[in-house]
Amino acid sequence: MEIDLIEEIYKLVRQVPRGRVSTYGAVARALGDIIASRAVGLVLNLNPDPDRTPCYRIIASDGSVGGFSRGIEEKIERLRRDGIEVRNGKVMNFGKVFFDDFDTDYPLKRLRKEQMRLSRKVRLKDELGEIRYVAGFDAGYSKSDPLTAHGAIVTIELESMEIVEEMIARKRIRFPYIPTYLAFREFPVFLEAYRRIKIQPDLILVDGNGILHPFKLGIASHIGVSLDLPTIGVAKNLLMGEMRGEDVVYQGEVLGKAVYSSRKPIFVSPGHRMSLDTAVRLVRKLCRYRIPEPVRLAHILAKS
DNA sequence: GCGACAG
DNA sequence: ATCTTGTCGC
Repeated sequence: MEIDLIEEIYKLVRQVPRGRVSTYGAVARALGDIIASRAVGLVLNLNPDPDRTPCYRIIASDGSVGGFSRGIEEKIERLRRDGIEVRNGKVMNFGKVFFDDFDTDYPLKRLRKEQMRLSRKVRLKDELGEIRYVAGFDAGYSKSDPLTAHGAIVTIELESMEIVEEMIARKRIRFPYIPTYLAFREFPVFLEAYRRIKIQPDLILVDGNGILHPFKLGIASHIGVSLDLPTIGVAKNLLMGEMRGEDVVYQGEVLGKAVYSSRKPIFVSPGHRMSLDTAVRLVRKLCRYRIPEPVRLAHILAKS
């Protein structure tokens, strides 16, 4: 069963008693990683039942009330009805009413361990047969329905660069975007689309990173190891690491390379069954524009 | 207010 | 990621 982190967040929020408040960061720590604090806010913004899940009791860590989809005034009013005093947008006696005693099994820590386990299976020597079909994967979302992911796979023939197959899948999202946990959000919809394609790709390019990840398991590696297929990660922005010329270095290791197929670079890292140099060579070959064709076409399809 | 961390 | 017409420049 896939993890429903959105429900985990609501369950934590329901633990905050009347007359107490907690913070986005405290809920994130109870999930297992402070990096999820912004995601907590975004999920609470989508709270379908504010009467059952008192998200107004979650405020910013500086004691200011933070946002509320029905207006900040309504949030302050609800806090006052709980007996919380608010002055100038700040909760009074914040230290006294702050709740942090969550009952939790730290789901994100479990997922982090899963990443570490899978990262040991990543192989970075070239294990490619003849490459004829190259697939690209990307996911898209819409503001009007942010809880549905549209996963697109477009497969092209490398030699002709012609599209040979397109597939789109839709799936309910139960995991917010959290930096370094992207695969837990998008892998399910990838799999949904992948299961339906008829032409077996020899290589998959993924919108996101490969080993250019704090635990060397970005979404491209996650997909590669899970399917034992050659994969490459292609990111439009840098997640981590520092530039040394065109190398992206993290903790003394070159994990990725900036590829300048246009003015603004993309950041390429091997996902699985591939060396960095081979990943870069293949990406260059696939670039008609800034983004390599299979990913660019998948991006367009995911938005349609 | 700034900085900022794939999508 | 999403909200988004037309316009300018290479």
